[in-house]
Formats: sequence, C-alpha cells, structure tokens
Amino acid sequence: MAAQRSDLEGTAPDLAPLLLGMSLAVGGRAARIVETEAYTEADPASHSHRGRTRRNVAMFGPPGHLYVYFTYGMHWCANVVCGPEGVGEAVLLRAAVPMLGVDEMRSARAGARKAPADRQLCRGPANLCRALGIDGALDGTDLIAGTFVRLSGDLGGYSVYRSSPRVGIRLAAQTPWRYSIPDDPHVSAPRP
DNA sequence: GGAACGATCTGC
DNA sequence: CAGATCGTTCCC
Repeated sequence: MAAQRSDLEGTAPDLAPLLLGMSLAVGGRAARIVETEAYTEADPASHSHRGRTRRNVAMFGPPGHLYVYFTYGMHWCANVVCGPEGVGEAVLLRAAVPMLGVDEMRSARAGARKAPADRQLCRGPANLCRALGIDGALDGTDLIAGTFVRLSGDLGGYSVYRSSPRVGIRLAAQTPWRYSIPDDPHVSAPRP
C-alpha cells in the first residue's frame, strides 16, 4: 500500500533508509531513489539546527512535503520533510535511477560538455534536481496529496542498505547518516 | 552594511 | 584541486 503522510512522521535517520526504492515523480519525469541523507535539529550540520529561518520553513512544516534549497550559487537540492509538524527534520535526496521522462532528463542535463550517461543523470543531489526539474518554485510542495510532484511506492522496500558518513559537511562529518543501495552504479561519489 | 561560507559539480 | 556564483546567515 502506498505511503501515507503519517508514515513520514518519524525521525530522519529512521526514514532515510526506508525511502530507498521509492520513486519521486515531477511532471512526466520519475526516478527511483537509491541514496539519501538524514538531517535533524540536534545535528549541527543541519539547516534546522539553529532554528526556523525564512529558508528552512518547509523543514519545520508537516511531513511529506519538499524542502528545496539553493547552494553554492548555482545548485538546488531537494529533501523529503519528515518528523511531526514543528520539528525540523528532513531527508536529502542524493541519487536516483531515471525511470520515466528520461529524454527530458537528458535535455535538462544537456548543459554539460559531455552528455552524461543515463546512470549519472540523477547522480548527486544537485544533478538529481536538475534532471527532474526541481527548483525553488517547488519548495514546500506536498509530496503525498500533490499531483505534479509526488512520492510513491512503499517505505522500506529495501531491507539491505549501507550507511556511511555524509558528504560535503564539516560538522558531525563522522555521523553515518548517508544511506545507499550497496554497489548500485547510480549512487553518487565518493562511493560509500 | 558587509563578509564568509555553503547538505555541489566539473574540468584541469 | 581550484573555480564558478549567489543566497543565507551572522557579525559589526
């Protein structure tokens, strides 16, 4: 049975591995999630660690919504908000397998000099957003009741996953809250 | 008002 | 391993 909003009310470290195997649809494009990272309020690396700001409001909103943020002056990254309303927890979507609308994804990623292979279309959080067409306009979008953007499939579809240290952070760098499907070629670098 | 830096990616 | 590139945050 499909995931309900209440399924996403748990903590990010619990839910991050359960999102593996679910699929995210944006318009006519869809991809199956193979890599995630958890962020909580108590976590110094989390955007929610210093409380609610204009940027992270979606993180503190009800679960089952998107939290999209802009970073490094050029990249968008997308999270699935979890935890109960009022608690700033989310799961960063780091990599996925292109499933539907692959031609659109190739076009969206066409900026690169060398056309990316299909397995790298959604490889890395910023590439994933670029391929699926996710940007700030989708911040706060409902992933459960929504139509244009939707999270589907069952939670916990993968019982075998790997946990490893998260990517690109300084604080709490050793906390093993990155989750990935072992040896899947669509998982981003550095390989866990 | 200003400076520092970032949950990244690419190419050299 | 440096550069791109700009919003967010924090400090003065």
